[in-house]
Amino acid sequence: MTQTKFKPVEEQLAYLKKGVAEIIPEGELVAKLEHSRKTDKPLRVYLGVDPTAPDIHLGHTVVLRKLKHFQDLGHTAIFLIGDFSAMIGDPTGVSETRPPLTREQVDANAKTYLAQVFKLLDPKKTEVRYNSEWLEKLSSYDVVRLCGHYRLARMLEREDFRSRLANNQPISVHELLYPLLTAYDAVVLQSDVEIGATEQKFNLLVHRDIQREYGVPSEVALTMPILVGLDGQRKMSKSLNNYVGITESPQEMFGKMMSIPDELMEPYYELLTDRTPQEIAAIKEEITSGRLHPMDAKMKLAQEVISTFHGEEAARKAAENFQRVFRDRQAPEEAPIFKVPSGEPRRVVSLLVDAGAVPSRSEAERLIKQGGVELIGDSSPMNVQRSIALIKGQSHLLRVGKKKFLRILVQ
RNA sequence: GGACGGGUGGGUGAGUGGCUAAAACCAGCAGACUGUAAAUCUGCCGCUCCUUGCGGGCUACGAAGGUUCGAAUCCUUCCCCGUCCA
Repeated sequence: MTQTKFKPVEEQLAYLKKGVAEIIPEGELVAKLEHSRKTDKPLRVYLGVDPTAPDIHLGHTVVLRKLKHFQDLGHTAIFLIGDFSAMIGDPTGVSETRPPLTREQVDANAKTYLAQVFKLLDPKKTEVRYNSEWLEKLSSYDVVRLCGHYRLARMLEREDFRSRLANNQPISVHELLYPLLTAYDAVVLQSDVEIGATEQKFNLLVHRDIQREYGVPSEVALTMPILVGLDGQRKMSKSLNNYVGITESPQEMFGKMMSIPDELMEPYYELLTDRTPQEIAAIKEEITSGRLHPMDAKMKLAQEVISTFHGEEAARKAAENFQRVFRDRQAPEEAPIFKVPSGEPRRVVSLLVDAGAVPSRSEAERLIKQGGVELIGDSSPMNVQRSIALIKGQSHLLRVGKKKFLRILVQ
């Protein structure tokens, strides 16, 4: 037996299989792992992400974490930025054509992505590629040839297209090209494994087919479940505003994590923490038997997730702050500060608007009328006409709605 | 190219001349209840002004014009989407 840096295949497999939805086909992954171990060569594993928004959220980290698992085992992690494909737009899961992104937007997003991605992946061991590198160079002839490798009927099999077709909704021709062009990524990268969310399954399968057409060994498609958002219903996404961004402050993250429905704890533990399946089962059991309060389990979850991005110390502080504010009903230690010059008393309404705590005056009035605004430490009734005296050096703490606080600092 | 149908608030979608800032539902927000969970109930849900009132003004039903005392609703032109035929 030759010396190898790779762990036994069964061990790797067990580690890699945690949380996955599907491995297509699993037998091929085993074969690739065996071959890699025998030849002492790492597998090339990639994750392609289109930089369509400037920030990534916990939903994106599910697949990133899986890529990291491969990296942990010594395989080559390739993070592919779909800077070219983002300008086409992935039709997956959308019921309408996406508005195309400009080069500038894509570049700006790509930049912020990387910084965030390296909160999880080891930058030294990650190969970062951009698909404009090769997609931009394809000639029309190359593209036509690529299209010649796939059939329309198969393309229209996918759910997004089928339903749009059935509902008389538009489908642009360029959308059909998306899976084909990203398949070319897989051809160029000569990948052994590609990671994607379950909704990417169709794309991943096309990638396998096209690789074969181009005489490159087919990759294994590994899909991860979609992370359900904070509402407990729909997938986590920024546009649905049910997300936790990984650049958010520990406090914000904590508040959001605590607002998930209990049923989400299990999938969150599974997909967002390094807990083993056994540990997760144990936690679940403790809750059902009543030994562990669901809220405590949730706090523990929140703390673990936050410490991956902000460190343990910050996560602990966020937990303390949460307890202080919401369990003990005390003022938070920190709140966004809004500085105002001293002078004549000003309406609470206008202070809220100027501080950016609410989007409009109407909104501010509405909040106040509904009892959503409170001047901490002052029991006199709050109303729309209420003003605050602005005396130099004083500060006032306002509760604005359920979760927000605002400190007014008079200068 | 021809025939037909359609474009309404964040979303779905009603509304065919005034009672419509526009039904209903979803999403969102606030209050009650709680574990800041979920569920439930109640209220709000274009912007703005003030004397905060079932108050005034402005903006809004693809775009621009027009008819009318009055238009999301009628007319004209244009733009966009879909279906069928070629």
